[in-house]
Amino acid sequence: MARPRKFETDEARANVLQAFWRSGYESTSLSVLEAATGMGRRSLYNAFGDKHAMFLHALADFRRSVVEGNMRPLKEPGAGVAEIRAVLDGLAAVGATPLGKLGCLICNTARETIASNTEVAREVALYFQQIETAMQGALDNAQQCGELSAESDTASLAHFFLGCVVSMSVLAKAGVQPAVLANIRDEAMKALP
Amino acid sequence: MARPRKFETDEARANVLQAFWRSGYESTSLSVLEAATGMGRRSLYNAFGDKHAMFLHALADFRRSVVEGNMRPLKEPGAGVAEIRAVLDGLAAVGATPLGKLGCLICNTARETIASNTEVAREVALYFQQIETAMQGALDNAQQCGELSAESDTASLAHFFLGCVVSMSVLAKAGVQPAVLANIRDEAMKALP
DNA sequence: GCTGTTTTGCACCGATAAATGCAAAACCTG
DNA sequence: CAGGTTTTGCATTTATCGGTGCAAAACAGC
Repeated sequence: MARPRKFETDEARANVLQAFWRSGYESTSLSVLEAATGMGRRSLYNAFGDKHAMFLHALADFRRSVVEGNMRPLKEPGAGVAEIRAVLDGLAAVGATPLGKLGCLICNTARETIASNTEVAREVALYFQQIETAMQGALDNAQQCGELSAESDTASLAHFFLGCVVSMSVLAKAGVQPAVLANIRDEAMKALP
Repeated sequence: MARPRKFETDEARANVLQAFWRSGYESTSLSVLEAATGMGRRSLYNAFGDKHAMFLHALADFRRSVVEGNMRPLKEPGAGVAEIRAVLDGLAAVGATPLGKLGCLICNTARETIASNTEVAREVALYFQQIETAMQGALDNAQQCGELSAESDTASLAHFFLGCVVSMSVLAKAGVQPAVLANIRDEAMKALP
């Protein structure tokens, strides 16, 4: 009935994500996106709308990937102190990999001019909120199981561990030695008595 | 002997810093710098060289301002746990101000393409190193005074508090509620037994 | 007031950005 | 193989970027 597409939408989205992850919104030109996807400019606009829409897709995909991937232990039934440690462990490990050295797309975006865009800001806020919520779930759980004293302020601790997640990704992107991330993980866990 | 300048160099540097702080390297065009300084483009190039040189000046000015300003308590003789707390206190407070919501120029720069430039990378690394060193100085001091147990790893703790500084600036830029920064400060201090 | 020197203002350059117009290409249905 | 429909490739448009050439402007010394 019509000319067939040369690309897979999911694969294209993944490639768009990688390109934005590598260089951010402003520094990723349409030419770069063409090269990253193997698609022509016209097909990209056809499939996504415009550059802004492509970026929003990338942000959402990245958020889902982190929340459902890296943060997964926190959502397991009975998650507690060990799972928080496991998450920080994973982040310290990934921070030493080539992909981890790109940092966190959302944290990087929060430092870009585009962050003042309403939809982008909503995506950034949603990311932080989902991580915070996941952390607090595990902390509440730990408190109920007696792993954590009843006096602990789990909301405050959730903010703190969100901060740890953020700092590890930012410092990984800045190129610090992997041991620094491990140190942050170890000292952060001392906040849980 | 010659036509007199219309601007003060120090004032111009401060305005250039503010402009880059607000939008980063790539998003700050020469037109923006003209508006921020009130100088003509030609005078900017005359005074600084090129955009890259302007940015390096801004980075160095910002670093000095933070290290000699916000981190000053750490360098006082006899600095210890109270001074670390005072620094985090100051950062939590400044994070609620309009200027603080711009985040940290160096942390913002670390995600830009320009961060791969040798001189920029050196400035970024120097910033983190100076904060880390100041933190470790206070921690070593605290250990000698008995505020901190002899088993504590002050180098590891210095990395941890560097992470706290970073996360507070990034989250401030992301627009979180001021209480989040206060929570990070409070929980982080629990790592010091 | 003239000369010499530096600063300034403005126009301009080549490069590159995001986005679009349009027609050829490539398929399925009949 | 012809008709209809979507995708693709290419050229183009408009805007902005960093940087520069050049001459007028604005002073100090004589």
